[in-house]
Amino acid sequence: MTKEPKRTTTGRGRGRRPADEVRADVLRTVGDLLLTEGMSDLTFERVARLSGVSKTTLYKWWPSKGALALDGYFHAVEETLTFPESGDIRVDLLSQLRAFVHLMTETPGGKVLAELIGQAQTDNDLSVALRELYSKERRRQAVERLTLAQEQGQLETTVDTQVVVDQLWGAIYHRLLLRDEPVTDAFIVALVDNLLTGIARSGSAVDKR
Amino acid sequence: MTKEPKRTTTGRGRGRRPADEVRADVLRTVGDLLLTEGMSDLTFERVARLSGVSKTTLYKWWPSKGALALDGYFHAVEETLTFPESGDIRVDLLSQLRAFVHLMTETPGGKVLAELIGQAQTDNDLSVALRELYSKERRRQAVERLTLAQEQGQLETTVDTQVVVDQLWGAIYHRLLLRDEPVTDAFIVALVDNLLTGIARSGSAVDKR
DNA sequence: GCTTATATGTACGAGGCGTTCATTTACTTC
DNA sequence: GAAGTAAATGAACGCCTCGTACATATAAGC
Repeated sequence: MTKEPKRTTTGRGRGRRPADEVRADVLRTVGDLLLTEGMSDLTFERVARLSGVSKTTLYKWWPSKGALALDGYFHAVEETLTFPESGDIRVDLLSQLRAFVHLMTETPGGKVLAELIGQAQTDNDLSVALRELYSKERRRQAVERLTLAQEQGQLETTVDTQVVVDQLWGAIYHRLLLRDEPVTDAFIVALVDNLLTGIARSGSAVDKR
Repeated sequence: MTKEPKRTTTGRGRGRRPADEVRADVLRTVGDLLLTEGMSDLTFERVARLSGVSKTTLYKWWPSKGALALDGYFHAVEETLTFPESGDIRVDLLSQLRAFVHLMTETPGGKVLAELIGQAQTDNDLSVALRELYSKERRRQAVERLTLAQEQGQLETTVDTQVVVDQLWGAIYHRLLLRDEPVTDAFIVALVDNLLTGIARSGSAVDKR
């Protein structure tokens, strides 16, 4: 009986613990907190208490609340929005936009993402991380699909596909974040059709292209 | 020498003060703080110290940080974005969108507004107030102008003008809030032209309307 | 085994939150 | 002008969060 580890299997004590075990405990706690309480109740102090991981360790690996939240979010939310390729760009856009809206409005992760974007307005580190880990890839996929449609002769080749992304997804974000109008299915359809066929009256002086 | 007011002209003491004087002191302080430090450094405690108004009074009139910030913002920022009516909807949209982008990117108020929208994601009172005091009127003006264009035969009458608003302003907000692509003048022009003339290749199967 | 990296408990000062309370003063009414 | 009411004040409170510091205990790597 020289010295035994003072830690039982469950109870915690002092001393190093396996890194992945610690990390898993933290991310699970952060994910739970985000989905149940939301961003505003996420604090280092609470995460430390609920996860059993010490504040010292938290601050070591996650320098800011944003970093912590983002990590927890991606751990909690299954992100599988791969773009369909039916051959018809209109069909695929509708399908993808509907899936996106579903994710944002019908799953708890949607609110969290909105809160993350919100926090990013006052947390530059979070803004950068969000862009790198989330926006960039999403945008890349959309642009890729739109470019394919151009190559297949379905879209005008002169059109900047980046702008198209903003006019579809950005419009949805607008309603989600400002919340002054509801995001209905009719809205989604109108988004796509307005953009595909244009809104200027045929033969009008406005229609210059 | 019965009793004199213990307050000199500048120095503060206990007791009631003129309501507008108090209100002015607060709004000036909040506006300054927002424009110089930003939303994250705006606290009741600091506003009380800097304005000379007691915390008790602040909490009485402004129930939340969001209410305080919004009030201060509208006091500090001159909001004059009346829609032009040149007779050409394309010209007027470009003009108005450019003015909006200028406001958001070239004036200090732009960042503050983004931060307010951000805060609104975790502060429902602020969300409601922002919608009532800001978004609604902006959207109303845009819809009004677009409806006029419909009546003048420049836009298809079947188009939902609300959706158009999201596809123009929403697209800009998207880039401003996510910051993954810059908001250039070419972007603004592309926004308008994509939407007016459509992006589907003429004669393509996609173009169903 | 020895060394190093890491997690732990504990404590700290600073600061914000949101509220209470008695006191002082401006406004209103008669 | 006097009395009564509404409002602003200072001060203090308990609670929470932040971010950091320190000494100690343990897992990994060599």
